[in-house]
Amino acid sequence: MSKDLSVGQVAAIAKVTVRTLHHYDEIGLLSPGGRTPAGYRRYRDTDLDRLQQILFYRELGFSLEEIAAILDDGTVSPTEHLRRQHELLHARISHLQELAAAVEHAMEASMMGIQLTPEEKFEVFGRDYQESWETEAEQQYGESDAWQQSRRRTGRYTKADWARIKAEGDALNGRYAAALTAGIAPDSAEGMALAEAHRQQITDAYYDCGYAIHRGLAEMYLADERFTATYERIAPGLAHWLHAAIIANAEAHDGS
Amino acid sequence: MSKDLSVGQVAAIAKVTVRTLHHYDEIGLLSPGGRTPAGYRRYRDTDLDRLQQILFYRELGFSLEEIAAILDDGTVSPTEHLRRQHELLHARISHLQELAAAVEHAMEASMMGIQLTPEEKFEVFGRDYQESWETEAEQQYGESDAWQQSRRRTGRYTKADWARIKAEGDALNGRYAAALTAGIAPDSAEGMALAEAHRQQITDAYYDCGYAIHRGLAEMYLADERFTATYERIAPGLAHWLHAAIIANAEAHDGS
DNA sequence: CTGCCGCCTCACGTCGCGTGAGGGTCAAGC
DNA sequence: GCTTGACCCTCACGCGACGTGAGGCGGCAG
Repeated sequence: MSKDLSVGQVAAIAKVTVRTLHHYDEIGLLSPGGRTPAGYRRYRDTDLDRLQQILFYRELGFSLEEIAAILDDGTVSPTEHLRRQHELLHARISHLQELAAAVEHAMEASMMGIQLTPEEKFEVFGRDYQESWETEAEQQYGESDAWQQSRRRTGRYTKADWARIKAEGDALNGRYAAALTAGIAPDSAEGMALAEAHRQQITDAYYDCGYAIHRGLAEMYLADERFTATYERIAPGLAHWLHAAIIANAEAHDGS
Repeated sequence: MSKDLSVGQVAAIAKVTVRTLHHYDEIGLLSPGGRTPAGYRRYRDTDLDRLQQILFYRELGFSLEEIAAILDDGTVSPTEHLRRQHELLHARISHLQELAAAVEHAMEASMMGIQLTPEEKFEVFGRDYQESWETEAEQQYGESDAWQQSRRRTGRYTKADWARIKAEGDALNGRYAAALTAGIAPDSAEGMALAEAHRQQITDAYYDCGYAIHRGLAEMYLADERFTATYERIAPGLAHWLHAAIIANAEAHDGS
């Protein structure tokens, strides 16, 4: 019922260029199922399926040679392909989420003017997510908490510019310290208002900081000694006080 | 306190090759802060910061030329960079999650032997996530439910091999139909056991199908008419029955 | 039969490096 | 003081995955 398609039609559907299809034909990665008498390429349904697979693996960073090897490996069934794709995607997503956490952490560090070691800055770039499918189950169980850990363990980044930002941060820090020494409880209305101001400053200056992320930051203030030290230097006990205020404020807002 | 670093040291830390650093120097993307009298490159801390930025954008698929433009654009502050990176990451993650949903959908389709149109197969590859930061707020609000929609709207894929898989699926379908005509309630113990068997088959044959994903599939059975039709053809009312059974089973297990 | 668009095959250009070739540098050990 | 070996330098060519014409045939609409 559905007839063959020309290069141009296939290119339009798959959103690749005609040249790309020519290239795939040249290197034998995707040869059309047939040709017209005049030599025009005619792509069949099965060719489209293969093209989709090719694009999928390509998007995940595989070379065309590798893709050919993957797709032409007779020992893996289509089912197995889908399973692999699912795994690869999750590995890639995890990796990007680590990067996102690293960026969030970097914003915090930049805001507070904390210096990070060179090694730390590149920690997150190391992982070769590409080969993760060969170690299948190994990281299946280690991964979800690795991602949670990365929120507080992987610190990085520093830069100029915080002239103004830092001033605002310092002003807020002063208000926290004042509240602390005045004996105001972190879970009081005033304490939570200050936590909310903290969250608001991050949102204004950097990124949309929801209560979940804010909790993560609070945990980090206690887990990462550089952050703890920064707050303790302002006023002894401030790291714990701010942590408690943020948690209380978050619970008051999203209730968990 | 921290001295300059040689190419080799920087390469080791950032996990790139020396050649890459040479290249970045050649094209003026990253020139070391200084040189020794003998001409050895010496990288300073600020160079490392820039390198990290470069690697970040590179990993997100930007060309070196684009990266240079981004980093040398004096109008964007470091703060703005972090914000952009955060956005880009989330856009990229959303895109991959759409792909993941598409793969899950494909597994379902393959399992049930449903044919998909060529256009559908490539639907998910279209979006140019690269440019998403230029339309910043536009999709800020449309995106989260677009991703939810994609679970049930974007269907794709088909392939051979389901000889065995399909037989197992057919067997299960027979049991559902039998239960339905026998008047067994979907939220009864037997109904939920069948839903659990359904989930188990997906897990065995394809991917780890948790209760959240299982719910998604159940919704899809009602939302995507091709799936609805497939079940209704087996027995009238089966699509709704199975949907109810899956939801009941999921609630019994994760309680929400 | 005349456009005109789409298809074909060369074939050279580009980007982001990889991979030597040929040679200088520098701290360590004999 | 001299050699050794690890590290650095600058060419310079090669490669993967296409981009980008050039020059020409096919097909069908007016």
